[in-house]
Amino acid sequence: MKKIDKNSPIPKYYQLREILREMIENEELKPGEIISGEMELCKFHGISRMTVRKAIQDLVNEGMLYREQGKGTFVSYPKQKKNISQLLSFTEEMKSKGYNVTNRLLYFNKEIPEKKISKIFHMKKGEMIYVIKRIRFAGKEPIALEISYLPEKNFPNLSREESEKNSLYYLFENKYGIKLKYGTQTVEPVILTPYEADLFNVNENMLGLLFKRTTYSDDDTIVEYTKSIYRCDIYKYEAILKRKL
Amino acid sequence: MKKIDKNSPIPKYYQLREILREMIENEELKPGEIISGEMELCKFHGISRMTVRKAIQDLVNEGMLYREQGKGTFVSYPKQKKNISQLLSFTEEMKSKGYNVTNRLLYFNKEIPEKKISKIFHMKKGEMIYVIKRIRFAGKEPIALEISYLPEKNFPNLSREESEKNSLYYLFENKYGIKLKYGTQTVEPVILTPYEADLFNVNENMLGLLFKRTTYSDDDTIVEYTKSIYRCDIYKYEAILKRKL
DNA sequence: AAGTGGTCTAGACCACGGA
DNA sequence: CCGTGGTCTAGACCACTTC
Repeated sequence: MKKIDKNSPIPKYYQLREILREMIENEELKPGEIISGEMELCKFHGISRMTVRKAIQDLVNEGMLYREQGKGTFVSYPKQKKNISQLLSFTEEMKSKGYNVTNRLLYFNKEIPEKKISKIFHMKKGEMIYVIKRIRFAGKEPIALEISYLPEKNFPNLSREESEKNSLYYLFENKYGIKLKYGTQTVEPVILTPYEADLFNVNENMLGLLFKRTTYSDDDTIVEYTKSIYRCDIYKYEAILKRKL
Repeated sequence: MKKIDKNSPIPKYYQLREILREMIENEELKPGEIISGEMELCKFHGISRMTVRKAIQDLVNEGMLYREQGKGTFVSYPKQKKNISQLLSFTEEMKSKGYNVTNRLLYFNKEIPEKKISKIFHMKKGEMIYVIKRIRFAGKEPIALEISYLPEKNFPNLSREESEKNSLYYLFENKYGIKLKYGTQTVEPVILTPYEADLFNVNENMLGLLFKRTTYSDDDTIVEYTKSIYRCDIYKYEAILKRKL
């Protein structure tokens, strides 16, 4: 096991958490396997028990580990390890499932928002919005058609190229320094329009799922509103739900 | 504010957490409002800071509170307070939205499972399964049609009456002492059959959402498998997604 | 009896935000 | 500057599981 760096400005519990996370993801620690006891980790890294517990507790909350009193701490089985309804971008979600993500940009424009959109963002008159329409591929298969709305004031000089190449979440968090906090999402069934069916190369009258997502940043402002239509013959929407405390 | 009982066998952090939770639910603490600082709570209850932090941290993880460094700890707005993808029964979910829940039992039988079902539960030959079909109402509106499968061995002597009156989750946790841990759920769009449309009093060819849920107990055995068809003209499926750590 | 995780104490120093 | 939360230490006792 890697050792934590005591001189690093990165918190010790954070370092230990990421070391453990990496070991689980690399299967150095296998599902169902017991991990070192708390005292052992204390001695090995030369840190106190509360710090070790904080690292472990974080991973338990995420669903990567589970604890049994008197027995020990164990690695969760894959089913439970997956996103307990984490806010993930399309790119992140598909990568976590092992797909390579590409996009085809259909539309990119800075425009005056429709009423419905300006209401969602609480926009003032004269403020503009970016509208980005993309087909999203996992491997070679088109999976979803997405329309994203981004207020101009949050994204000065957003370029066509950036929005095509990168995950928007990547841009938010890296180029624009926006910390994402949470999102709300609704799901509705729809019948694919001939246009959509054609984009997906499926028969007309196929069904799809329409997701509407609003994403909020750390300071509770709305960063993005996205409507996505997913085909449901090859994409399955799955959620993992945890029982209350 | 209530004081914690130092002589109680209930952990102090647990008592404090439930006191705070109650104050938030009763709106003694309102959304956006700041709560007492950590030191203040320490002195008031005569407990140490780590204990106070544990109580607060639990509520932050649930989404009831949020913290801002240097400022304080605040009550979340309702949107964020709601189920961060918690595993809730139909009854619990609808009650949390303020509806009164009733059921109409359409079918109740102990039978030999279909192959598909016996595979899901890893059942041996000869084991039987309860099949329960119910229409579920929120107020006076029929919202969903549910078929639940429960292995007989986990639920000896389950009666028709029980399954009609109670939430199944209530039976699991109270009558049968089964601790629910988590569930996995998939969502698919469907076209309502004439039979379903009739039950819901809607036009034919309306769309609906099909949820398939598998619920697991503390010891990772499968407690229940349920297929639910929700009408989507009045029911909206909404999820709240938290960004990773 | 030894080892595990669960709870708890009483301190400490730090980074951040607001007056 | 002071109060906030964020991190961290070095102990302690307990309940539970395994041997």
